[in-house]
Amino acid sequence: MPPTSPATASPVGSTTYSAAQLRTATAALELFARHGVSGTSLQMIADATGVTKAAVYHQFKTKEAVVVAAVDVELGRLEPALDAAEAAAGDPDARSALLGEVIDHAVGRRRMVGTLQHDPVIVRLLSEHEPFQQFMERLFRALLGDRIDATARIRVAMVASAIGGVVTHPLVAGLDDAALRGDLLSLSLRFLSLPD
Amino acid sequence: MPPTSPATASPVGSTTYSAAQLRTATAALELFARHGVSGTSLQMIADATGVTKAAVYHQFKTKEAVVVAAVDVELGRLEPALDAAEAAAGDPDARSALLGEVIDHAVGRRRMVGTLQHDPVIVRLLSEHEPFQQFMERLFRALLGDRIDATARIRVAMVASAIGGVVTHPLVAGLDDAALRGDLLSLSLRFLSLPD
DNA sequence: GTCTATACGCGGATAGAC
DNA sequence: GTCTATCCGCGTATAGAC
Repeated sequence: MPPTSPATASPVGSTTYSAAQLRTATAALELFARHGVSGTSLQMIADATGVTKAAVYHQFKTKEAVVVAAVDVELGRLEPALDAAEAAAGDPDARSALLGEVIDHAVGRRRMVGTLQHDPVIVRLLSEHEPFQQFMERLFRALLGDRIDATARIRVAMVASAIGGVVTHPLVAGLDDAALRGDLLSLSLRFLSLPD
Repeated sequence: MPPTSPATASPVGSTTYSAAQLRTATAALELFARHGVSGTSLQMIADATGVTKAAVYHQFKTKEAVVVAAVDVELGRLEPALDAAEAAAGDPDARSALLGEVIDHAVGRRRMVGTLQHDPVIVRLLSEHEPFQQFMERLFRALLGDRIDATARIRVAMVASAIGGVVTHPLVAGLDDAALRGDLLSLSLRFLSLPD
């Protein structure tokens, strides 16, 4: 409701962001990925966008609000794929398609993924902020499909962790995106369909 | 060479730590796991061990030195298993045994693993501090075995990430250690021996 | 090995002009 | 929306006594 001009974003919550807010959140996420949330100061964020701290504080009330926006925008990238998967819930290929999109996202945004999954501040946010909580629950439900037993949950958790971790792993540092994407999708699908 | 009394530890480097240093490093790692390295102050570490900041600064020159010690002590827990695996390099079961030990460690020390693998400060340390670099190389080489091609490296990286990530994953938050351990080992082994 | 005391800069955050 | 200026607390780190 607030913004004066462009005001885009496909956020997880219903919030909309001004162009300036979007620039800030994007730059912030990049810095969070490199230094962690706690290791990133508002001064660093301000410098990265070429404004002063006070300008950032005009866009967001607190540093925490910046973090929320950054996570919101990044998670929003998965929303279309998740919507599609839920719409095609009956189709047995729906899960594979969703997994493919998640892998594409993880490979393409390598540097961000580790932060989103493991930074202590973001982890806390993900478990406390309701829109994020609900989004993650939707995502995991779609990936689980019909099975909800312990073994299935371990598998999905392993695949999610493997995808998130492998893209920045030193062992595959030299690999190009295409090769990584291919192997990752094939191996993930075969892993998930391993017999009990 | 410095310590006056107990002086234990099985560190990755050749350093030895005094009893006070060990207490500090252990408490520090616990705090790093909860708040991240950057989110943990020397005051928090001092409070956790019941001494003052100045006492901590007597034990370690800088905060970075505390981080090194904490990582050193934690990685040292894997050293015996790695030594054994290297000694039995011919034995085809050596890798499975090592993987089992790694999984045991990851499950038993759940809270620490994510930090060791993903905290930006520790990641930087792991890639810059030579003893750590060499230790990680030994570990990955032992897990890879004879194969060193891209596909094999992706698999090992996926398993390592999966193990590290799953133990703190919300989807398996309710599971007890024993169940997690069993499924994790069986699934990891089957994943690694999937045909090309 | 631990303490009290202190230096100094940077962190988050606000006020008010343009 | 952005700026300059400022507040205050906490961060890392040091000096010197016990």
